[in-house]
Amino acid sequence: MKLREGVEWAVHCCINLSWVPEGRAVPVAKLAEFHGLPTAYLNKQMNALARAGIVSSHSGPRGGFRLSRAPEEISLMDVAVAIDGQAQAFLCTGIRHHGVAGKITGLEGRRVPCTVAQAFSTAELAWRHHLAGQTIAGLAHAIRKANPTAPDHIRHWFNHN
Amino acid sequence: MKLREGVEWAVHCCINLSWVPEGRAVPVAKLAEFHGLPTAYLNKQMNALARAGIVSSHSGPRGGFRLSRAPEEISLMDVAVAIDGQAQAFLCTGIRHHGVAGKITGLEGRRVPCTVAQAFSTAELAWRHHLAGQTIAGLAHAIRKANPTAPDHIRHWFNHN
DNA sequence: GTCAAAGTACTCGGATACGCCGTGTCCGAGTTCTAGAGG
DNA sequence: CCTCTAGAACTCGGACACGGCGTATCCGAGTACTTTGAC
Repeated sequence: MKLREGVEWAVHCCINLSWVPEGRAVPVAKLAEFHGLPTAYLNKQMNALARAGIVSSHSGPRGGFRLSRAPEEISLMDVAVAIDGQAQAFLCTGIRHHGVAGKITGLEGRRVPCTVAQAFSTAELAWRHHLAGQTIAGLAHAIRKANPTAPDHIRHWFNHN
Repeated sequence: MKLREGVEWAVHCCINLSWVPEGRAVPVAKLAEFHGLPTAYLNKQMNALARAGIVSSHSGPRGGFRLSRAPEEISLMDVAVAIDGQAQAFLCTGIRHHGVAGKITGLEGRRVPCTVAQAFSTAELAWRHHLAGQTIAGLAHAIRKANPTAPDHIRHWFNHN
């Protein structure tokens, strides 16, 4: 099981965006420079966030990305789905119906849910639930608590560069 | 986030193996035919299960695979790790230390754990916990409950083919 | 009839190819700011 | 001095390559059974 690398980038960028002054847009070049990431590729990830309605984008000078919702309203689940897609990790291909199994077991026409798929679905639901409970605001708060000066430094850098 | 397809195959095969008589080995060709899967590739997956100590393999006539532990002692987590690897889904690359972020935030030398990584790790731990609580025996029991005749049919087919 | 040995059939296991998707890059479309000319 | 217009700079967004890993396949190594011949 593996998440795309862009998820990490997107979360950190959302946290940074939550610290710049309200209404100010940050170009992707700044975000990329801040974390030492490839600009064009990060742009691709930010586009995905924009399509998901998490950030809003604006072209031209003084343009860039900004959060389109309050940080309290953006969960890690939202970001993960925006970047990584909403397809479930365990995809039931229905192999219990293929081959001779379909003929033997006698559930050809019946609507019996796949027990294996259910088990994995339950586990994945727990995962999604945990991520849905964590917000950008929550993470930002935890970071400020662990390193009180960091947010001001970050805000200052984004303002003067 | 995506699990390898082989995980589904492996789980179903383990359940089937739990239904054949004790001490009887099933060749991979039979398992593949039963579910309509490519034989050689399924063999690869079964090898992974063997390396993980979940099944034992035996060459030659009357050879094949059998469970090397009681079905109660095999969790879905064991199977998932055997096939999909034990690497965690969210891999923290430490981008908060790259670029200018490392110089700005001032946690260059400090040992502050990454808040983002912690959040994802917690969610993933919940996922692993759920899978670790589900065993092959448990799934087999649930399947028998939903379709009482299936196990006997499956056992019969594996015995006479 | 019994035993042994060679041959045969069967099964796993690793080495080998193919294809898709994640990763990375580039250039064009659209927008805003600026500067200069005319009134 | 004010206004309008043309140009330039900036930024996003989609179109275009590259590489790695998952998917798929094949053939050789090893094992057990069977058969055949001799004693």
